Amino acid sequence: ENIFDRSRMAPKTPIKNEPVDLSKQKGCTPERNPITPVKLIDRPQPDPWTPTANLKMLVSAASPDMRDREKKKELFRPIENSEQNDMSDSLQYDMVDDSTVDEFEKQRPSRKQKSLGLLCQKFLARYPSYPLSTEKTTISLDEVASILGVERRRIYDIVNVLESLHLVSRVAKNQYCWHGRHNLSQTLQTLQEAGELQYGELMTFQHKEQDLEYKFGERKKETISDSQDRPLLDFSEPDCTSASANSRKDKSLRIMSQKFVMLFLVSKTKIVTLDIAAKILIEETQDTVDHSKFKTKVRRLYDIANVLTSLCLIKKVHVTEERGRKPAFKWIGPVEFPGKIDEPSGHSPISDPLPGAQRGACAPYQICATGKQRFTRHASFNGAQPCEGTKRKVSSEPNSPCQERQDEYCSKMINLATVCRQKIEEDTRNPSITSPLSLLPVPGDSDFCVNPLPQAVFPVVQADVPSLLLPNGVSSQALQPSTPATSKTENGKPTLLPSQPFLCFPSSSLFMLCGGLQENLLREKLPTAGDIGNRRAEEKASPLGAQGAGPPASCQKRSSHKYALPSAPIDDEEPAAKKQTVEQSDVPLSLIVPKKPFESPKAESTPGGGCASAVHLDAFHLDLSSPAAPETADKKSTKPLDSQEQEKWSENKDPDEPSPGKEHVSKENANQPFLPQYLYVQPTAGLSNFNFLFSANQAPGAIGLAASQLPSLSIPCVVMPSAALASFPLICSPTISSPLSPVPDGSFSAGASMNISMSGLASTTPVFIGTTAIVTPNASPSVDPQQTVHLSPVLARSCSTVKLDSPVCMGHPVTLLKLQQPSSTPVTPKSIRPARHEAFFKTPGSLGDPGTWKKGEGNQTRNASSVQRRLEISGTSTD
DNA sequence: CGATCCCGCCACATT
DNA sequence: AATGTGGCGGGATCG
Repeated sequence: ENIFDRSRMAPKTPIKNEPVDLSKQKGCTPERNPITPVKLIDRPQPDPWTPTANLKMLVSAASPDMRDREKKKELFRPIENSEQNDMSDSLQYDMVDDSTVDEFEKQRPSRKQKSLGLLCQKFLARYPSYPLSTEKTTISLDEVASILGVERRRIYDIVNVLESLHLVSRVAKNQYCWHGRHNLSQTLQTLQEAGELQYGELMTFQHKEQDLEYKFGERKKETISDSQDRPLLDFSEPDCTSASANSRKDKSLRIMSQKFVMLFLVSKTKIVTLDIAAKILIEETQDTVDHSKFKTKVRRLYDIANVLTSLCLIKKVHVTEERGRKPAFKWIGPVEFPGKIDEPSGHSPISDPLPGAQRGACAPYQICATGKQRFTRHASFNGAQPCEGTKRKVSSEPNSPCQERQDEYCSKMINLATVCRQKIEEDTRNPSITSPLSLLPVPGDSDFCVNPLPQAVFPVVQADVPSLLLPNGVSSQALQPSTPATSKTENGKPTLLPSQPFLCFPSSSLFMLCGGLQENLLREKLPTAGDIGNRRAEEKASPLGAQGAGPPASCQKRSSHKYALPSAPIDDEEPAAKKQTVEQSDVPLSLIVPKKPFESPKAESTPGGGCASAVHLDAFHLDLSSPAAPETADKKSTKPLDSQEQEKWSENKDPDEPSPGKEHVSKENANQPFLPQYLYVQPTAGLSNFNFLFSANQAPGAIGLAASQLPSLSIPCVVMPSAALASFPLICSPTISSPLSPVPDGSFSAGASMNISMSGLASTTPVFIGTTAIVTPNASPSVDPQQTVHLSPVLARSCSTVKLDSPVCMGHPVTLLKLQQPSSTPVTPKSIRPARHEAFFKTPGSLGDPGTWKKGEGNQTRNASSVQRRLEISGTSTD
């Protein structure tokens, strides 16, 4: 065994990024116990070992003693590699020459490589986030431990945390059952509720002032005492199975994990510092925390945090307080839960999928796309990054979760596809019910899997999935077009004719978005001109405004009140927030501001808080159907719940039930007329060079499940250089053109349009605009970043999730993405998750330097991200 | 030097 | 008794 492992480990790949120094590091570590020799961590490396490596292996295998000896020797050496150690030294001298050494050195597993977080990612990568219900995956701890090359003990750490979130459950000794994230939102909801009971009060105080701690401490006592009961809700609720048995105090890790999560869920800022958490978590018992106990608790929290980070539920941040900077973690997972969320649309998707977390979460970027998988993928990949916003570049780092997840991603996609397919079928049967999500990638698509972009993001898709799964009202809502995007462009209305697929805006500055239209094509109703006009306006608005849009607005409120948005809501209470300086990322995405602010009152109104999510959805779906959203109104407006209601909703709703939401949705869909799918935007000042086409129809969200049916991609927007356009009379056919089949979603054959755009742009710069707008940086240097802003539904969501404070929506929100691969790639807007965005944004480069952005060299990835960043920045910074 | 957190000893539980 | 679990904290690394 050892050998085997070793081989893997050792040789190859250097770890790349890590700047480890060989010289110092390793030397120190003595080989400790002979016992566990194996620890290798595997890295993904294809590469085999070098010849020498083989030798070494053999040697080591042959005589452990030698190994040890050698290790010792090595210690002396300036350079060392753990791996080498493993290997025999004999080689070292001879074989290993410098070059070799280097390699080895590289290999040397740095501590990071052995981190629990990384291990957890590997672990998670082995299982689909959303396994098909049919398949039951059992996990053998021994097996996993050996596969991952770690001691079983470590696996327990991971599994215990996963179990606390019900991602897995223990079925027998050494056997766990993988459930995936299907129930995650529910679990989180439960935890949130429990948390509110236990810690709600505390949180209220949170942030207030330094006092916090005290308060916490105090409160803690009080509160805790009650609730403290160890058996948190959680276990009991869902599956108690294992729980029942818990006689032992153990499981503390699980309990701690749940409590820790609860703290995030009840925290307004969604940021919890380690020390506070440790204090709160130290059992109710005395607060007198002795230092050692505290220290131990913190240690455990790190373990938990690592796992949660891998799940993309939290990310590390630092809170700066008077005293200084304190380590803290920010919740980036779903905030609202389907059941609860009133908001139909937005939340559910978001929450469920989680942040996609994996993907989803991670893939905040996503923006775009409507339709096609490929496209989607790319988009997502490009932008997205995994959870952590760490700066790492995905591509470069092997470690990055994203990458690792790709596989996972693929599998997920497949699963999703399967699910979708089923869903679709169902939908097909009942056209009336078409779900927004209807378009999903087909399982068959290999595409997803195939080209993993370096940055993998999780796509929207996943998010979708959940939705699909839970076609509840919520999800449906999301889908709905409700957007009444009201805001109009300044210019006026676009001139659109009903029949026309595109709209032209004379002047510029518009941008827009696309909504997805989706399905619903069923009806042949076409919108009346008037409607259309309205619609258009709405559409426009929607992107940005999406948030602004009426329904959304309402939503926002709710959400907002519920969540504290960073910016807005918070202010009341918390100065603290300020204190905590989270990275911008938190703030995330501000959408940008357009130069011209549209004035959608609504938009403004919506701070962008939680509502955003809702908005997005709306945006996606353009509501072709109803102008302002009458229908939407239906749902949304009908429920103009204000804050209070939302709670109800949440409580009441079960994710499972389809009920109301669906109906509404269906209705809406039905109602919706077809609208032209694209909007043509003339170049504005900023973007003088490009023309944008947006497809009205496509709903970003909608991905094409249909895929099977329709291969076409739905692209929400296409941007072309003016020049390009010149040659072409105009563009593309709208998807509409093919309202085909049942699948009507907006997907159209993008191909044509896409191609065109491509031509114009030249392969190098083809840009697609997804829901998210993409901007090509280079294209117009002159343009302000702000101008370029784009909103993507995703963003919006993210915003909601994240909290946008920004006025965001207002501006032109278009984001442009470049596609590397021009070919038609569909974009799926929906996939995006709110939560992720943040991470997403950050990750990519959030840090990004302006320079980079500007450059826009072309990396699609880069660009996209850069753009977003801009947005982010602008938004953030703005204030 | 403080923040992280790997490592694995060892106690307790289960088989 | 052997093996499974997992609390726990020393001390190595990281930043």
